[in-house]
Amino acid sequence: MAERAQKREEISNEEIARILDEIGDMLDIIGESTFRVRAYHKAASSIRGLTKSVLEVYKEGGVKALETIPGVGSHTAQRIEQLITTGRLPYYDELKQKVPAPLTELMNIPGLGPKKAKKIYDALGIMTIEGLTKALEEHQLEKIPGFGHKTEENILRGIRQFQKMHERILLSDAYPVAREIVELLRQQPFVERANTAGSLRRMKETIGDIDLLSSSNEPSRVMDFFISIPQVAYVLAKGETKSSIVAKNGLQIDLRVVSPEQYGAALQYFTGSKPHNIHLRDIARKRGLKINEYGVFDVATDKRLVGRTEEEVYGILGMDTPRPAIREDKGEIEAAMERRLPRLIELEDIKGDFHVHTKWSDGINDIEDVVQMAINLGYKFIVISDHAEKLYVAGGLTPEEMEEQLQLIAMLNQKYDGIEILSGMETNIDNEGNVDFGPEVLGKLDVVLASIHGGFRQSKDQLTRRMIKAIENPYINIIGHPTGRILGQRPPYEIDLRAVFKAAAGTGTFLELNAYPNRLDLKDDHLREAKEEYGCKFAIDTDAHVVGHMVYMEYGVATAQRGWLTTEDVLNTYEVLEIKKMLRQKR
DNA sequence: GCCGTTTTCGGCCCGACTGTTTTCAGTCG
Repeated sequence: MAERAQKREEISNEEIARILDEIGDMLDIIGESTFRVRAYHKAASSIRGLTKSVLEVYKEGGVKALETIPGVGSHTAQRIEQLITTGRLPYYDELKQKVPAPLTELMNIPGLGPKKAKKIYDALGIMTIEGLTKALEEHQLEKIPGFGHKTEENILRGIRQFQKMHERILLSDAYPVAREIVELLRQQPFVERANTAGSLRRMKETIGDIDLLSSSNEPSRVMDFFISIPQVAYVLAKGETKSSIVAKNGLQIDLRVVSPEQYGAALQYFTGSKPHNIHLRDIARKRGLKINEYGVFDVATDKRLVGRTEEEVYGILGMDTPRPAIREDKGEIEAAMERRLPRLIELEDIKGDFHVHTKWSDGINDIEDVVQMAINLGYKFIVISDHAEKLYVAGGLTPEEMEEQLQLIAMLNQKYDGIEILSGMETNIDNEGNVDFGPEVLGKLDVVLASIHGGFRQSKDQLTRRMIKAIENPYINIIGHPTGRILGQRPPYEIDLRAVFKAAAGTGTFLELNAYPNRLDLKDDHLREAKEEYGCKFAIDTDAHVVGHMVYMEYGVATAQRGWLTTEDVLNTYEVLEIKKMLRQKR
């Protein structure tokens, strides 16, 4: 009889972080010290932000190495060791005896924290959202001391919001709404300044809610105005200086108003991220300073020192001001202290787009429409890169059609000055790692992309081998959307990204940063790892199928900033001659 | 539970809003 394999799945950083978070929540529910609770959540968040795998850290240096992870001390290090070596954590199991596991889920409902969750459980034995909904309908909660009918209403609304907002929305869905409201605010005579803040200003790929900030000497007028704008579905809270609404599209929007001399401190504070701010305040505290949304204060005298601009706030701590996109407490604070922040790539640095489809395959527009749009965007070059033959569903080009397209491109290059139209193609990496055409066809093109469009369920080994074979093909310049993820729809395919990074760097193959808002692939953390650990280079592409989508380059650049990329790392920022030279080097 | 340019003990980011209170706890960001 065959022994059942005892092979254990290797534990991921996310799993470790989730368990630590859950321990924190359970400790919170049973009323443990908030500092102990916070310590677990802090360790979890630190592990989530790690680019290296915790397992690897442990293999290299044991418990001692685990303790070098910020926020992880000797206790947590030992617990992580137990998890890694035995796959179990007795401490976690003991806690689950005391706190029913689903109770921590209730804490995900806005307005419900550990204390109320515990009271509800103790009084009514409820630990699921379904049970809670039922109890609310029967007005059971009002019987609990400290609970009124207002609380019932709020929890019910919290449940609805939780169910609706469970999935975060795409940056590209939130950004235009936020910009619109900021513009509206700026037009009001009683508003001095207004800006986006929070994860939106940091340009995260998905957004939970929209944070806005304004400065004014008449805060109550701003509040009155805000809750009456046409976008409001209902008002969650309205105060003197802070209000929250739910917009008609279901997004929660928070607006805070401060006085003009507080604006910089407030903008810094509300931009976050939370770990970034906590780290910053810790530094301030050690210097006898206190930071809040109103300014930086001397603790000894309680005198307000600065606050009008963000630069003042960072400056008084002896730091340069990090771009919002990298304020995640992943080393930017140390870099800002040592004045070695990188000069991140900007939208203005982009000279063209490598991945655009036309009606020759599955796009909507003519090549000339694309060229016009590229000119409008101020580009120096544009690559026409339709699908190739084997991707039948997308109407891929045959070699004959490609010849025809090459002639048209040559003609258009005669017609247009100031922009160069490069010939390209997005080939398909088949199940064996081969692409549509051989050197006799691909050799005629300026740029060749290769992407995986199917066979996602192959094993990790197979997928990795496929992609590496394409990378080793001397005619392939760019690997399109390397992980294949589609936000909210499809997880990334299982692939050994580190092997891919290594192969790409070794062969001079560029990795795509697909700027399409539901892809953003490679994502921020991957970009940074590929760059810093492997020396990879990248191409930012919109993958537009309509010319209107070519403006999504903005989201690609924002993601590149989040990955700490500079112009040197990104092919789009070079002069056309230089680009052609770099592309030919591989052949 | 973590951590050290005031500390190996005694601190730990900080303030707004809500609701059920009569001076404050809970929650959020």
